[in-house]
Amino acid sequence: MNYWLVKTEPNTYSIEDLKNKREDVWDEVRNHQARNFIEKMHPGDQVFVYHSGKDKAVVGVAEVVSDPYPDPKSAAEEKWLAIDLRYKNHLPRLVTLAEIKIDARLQGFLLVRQSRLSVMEVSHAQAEVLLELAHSKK
DNA sequence: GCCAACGTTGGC
DNA sequence: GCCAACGTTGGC
Repeated sequence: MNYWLVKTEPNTYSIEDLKNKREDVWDEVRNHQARNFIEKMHPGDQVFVYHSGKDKAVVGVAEVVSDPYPDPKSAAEEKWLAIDLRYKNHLPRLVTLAEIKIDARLQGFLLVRQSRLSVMEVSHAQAEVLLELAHSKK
């Protein structure tokens, strides 16, 4: 089982939308590095959901429920990939980008190092820190 | 509203 | 194949 993080702009699509649908396709990712991460996803993998824009925080967790498949919103020859996600839960407390940035244990986190990347892998160590922060009182 | 980072496009 | 111009993302 591996951990990932996906970004979304909540005005366009938020974790509430995913929660209401229960399950949804995560598509329209048009970046090669992000595509390469999607390619490595498997059912059962855990996905942190991050809200960009106003929130700038990790807000919840979803689960991968399909293998990667051709993005239905792209031409077949373009080889973009999509995945199906199922809403799992909101974090007990959201973990802000500001907190992540000042935590020494998260220095190498791609979320900080590559601000424009929309799908990324999260190491088990990083996932542990995120979950610990989410369960701690501020 | 501005700007840094980064990807894409097109002229040469 | 290089690089300037331009567009987009996303933080500040």
